[in-house]
Amino acid sequence: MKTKRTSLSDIAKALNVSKATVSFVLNDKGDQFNISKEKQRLIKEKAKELSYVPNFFAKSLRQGETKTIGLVLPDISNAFYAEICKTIQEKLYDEGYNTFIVNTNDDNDLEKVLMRELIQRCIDGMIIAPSNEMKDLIPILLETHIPVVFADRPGDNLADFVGVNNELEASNLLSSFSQVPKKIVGIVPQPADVSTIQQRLNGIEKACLKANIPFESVLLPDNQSDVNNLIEGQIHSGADSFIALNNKCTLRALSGLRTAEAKIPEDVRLISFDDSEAFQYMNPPISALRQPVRDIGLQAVTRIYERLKESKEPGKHFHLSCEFMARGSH
Amino acid sequence: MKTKRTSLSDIAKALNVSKATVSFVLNDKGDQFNISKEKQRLIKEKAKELSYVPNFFAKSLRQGETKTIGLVLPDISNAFYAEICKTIQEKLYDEGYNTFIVNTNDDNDLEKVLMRELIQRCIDGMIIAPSNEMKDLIPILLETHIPVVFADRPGDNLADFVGVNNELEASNLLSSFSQVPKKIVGIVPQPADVSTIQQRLNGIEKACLKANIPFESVLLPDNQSDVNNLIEGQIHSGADSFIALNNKCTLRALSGLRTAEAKIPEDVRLISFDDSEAFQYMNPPISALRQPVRDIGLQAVTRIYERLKESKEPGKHFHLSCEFMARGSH
DNA sequence: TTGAAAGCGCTAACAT
DNA sequence: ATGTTAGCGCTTTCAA
Repeated sequence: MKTKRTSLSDIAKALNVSKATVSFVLNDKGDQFNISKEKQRLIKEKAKELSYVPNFFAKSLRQGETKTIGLVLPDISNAFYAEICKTIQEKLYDEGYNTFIVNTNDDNDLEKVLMRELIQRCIDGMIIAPSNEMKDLIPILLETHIPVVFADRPGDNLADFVGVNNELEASNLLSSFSQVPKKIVGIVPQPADVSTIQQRLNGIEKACLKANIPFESVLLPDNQSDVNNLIEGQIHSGADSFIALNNKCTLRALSGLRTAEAKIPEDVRLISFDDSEAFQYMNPPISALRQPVRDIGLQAVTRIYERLKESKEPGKHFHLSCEFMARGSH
Repeated sequence: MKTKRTSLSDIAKALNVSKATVSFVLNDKGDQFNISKEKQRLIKEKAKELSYVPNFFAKSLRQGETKTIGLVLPDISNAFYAEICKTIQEKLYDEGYNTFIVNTNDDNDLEKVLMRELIQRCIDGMIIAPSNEMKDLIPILLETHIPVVFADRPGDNLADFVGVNNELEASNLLSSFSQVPKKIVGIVPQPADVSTIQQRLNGIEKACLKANIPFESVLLPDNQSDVNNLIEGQIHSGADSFIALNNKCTLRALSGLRTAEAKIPEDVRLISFDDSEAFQYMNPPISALRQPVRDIGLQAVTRIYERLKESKEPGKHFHLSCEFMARGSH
């Protein structure tokens, strides 16, 4: 911002025409307003010469819309969210919208701050995969009249949601094991108080209760040798079936299983909730429940677009289904 | 944007004070301007009551700065860039800046469009990992007077750069193999005409020439069975040392090596340029050259901050060094 | 201690 | 066929 950038009126002055004329021409409304071809040419030329770049903020301020959607994600370095992020950004771009991405690290306070900042930036709508404390967010969202779509993690019941039925999908996993489990261990990532994780746990627990299978859930330790000990202990206590509750646990669980020298899938079995590109290359390749990542992103955009353009009422829940990738570990 | 949001003047009117007073108070300059405590309280209360959210665009327009840095990345779903992205966003946030992230998919045209859009949004500065055709970008950047820092992939020599000396690091890889290579194969990802990849190739090629080791580079096919065939062919033609030129090739190369039933590291060896969390869990664990991802992001932010605050001249190149993660495949 | 007013860059209704 | 002007929401100088 050293040398002030050229503005509409700079061009107008240089050419002795009005700002309006320049604005019309540069927005391709020259013909519509019957500006002479010659003048149009001149204006466009001058704009290039002065390397004019329109000020989007001024335009938005005037027009009251920003053509920008805010995207609130817990962790962009997690492959799952990175993929969602990419899909959403691409799709929105095709629809003529920009995406403003923020990363909350599953930190509730930060999330609130960042959401406020998005609203300050006058976003037209918001797609969000919220951290746990939804109640805190609701007032923020109600204050503004911005359409919001929740993705991956549901928000309020009255709000839109696109994602997976975590409880159902998790409970279905029991029947995916190649042998009837003697004891199931759920390996829980940190932070564990995230709604999706809790729902998955619920699903497994209920299904185990029904099938009369012992179930235990364990928090994944930070230290890998603790993981190894923990898994070895579980095996000794009769566990033969492991479910990693998201893609952050899976490889570390596998590593623990290997250290315990358990034969997979003969002695023990492992299923991952969440797929990852690396899983097919592991030894054995890891069987995983694949979430429809792209579809979640696409559907979220479709929905926000409906809300934006057709002013539809919120409250619709879209549940997409997962696909079990049967490989070598189940 | 249905019900218009409350503005400064709404509060001013409701309280029969001027916009200026409200502005002062809400920006915590109440004391500075000797606004009475009582009035301050009243104003803050009313602001909350009307759920006032300041309009950032209006503010920026007035003040001429946006406290926003544009971040241009080739592929946010690539773990390497995702990590850089996260680091940069966090660090910038700590410095009081927001980050506007765009994803180019290594598409030159899209990259130009997106950069223009960032400039329209009056970003204060830009950090960019550019696609190949830098010459096209230079004019865009010169037109605006925005500080730009290149990260990961160098831009112009006159511009700032933070990243790795790809040629040097790649050439050093030769001596990392546990046995003197008989023939080295470089496995090249697509798109291959990216500067970093070319520099890595150059480094290996020169080092091979010097050490009198045969070298061949092959483009990674889309189809995995083609990869397998290709690798099998290379092994038959005497290749015993493979270098995957970025994290996108490594697992697929390993898979090919396994299919060929080559013993690693006894018969053939594999080194990956770029590390990945999954590599330590592979069988054998993959030896990789780890780029200082976080440091690249951190340094890029430090530099843009210097440019912004201390108006330093561009043209500085920061080369950070890599770390060889010796695991089981070299 | 507070208010009035100008102006950031742009668009669009209204004049001419 | 083109110019004038008001105003989007905010900050900040100057005046009272």
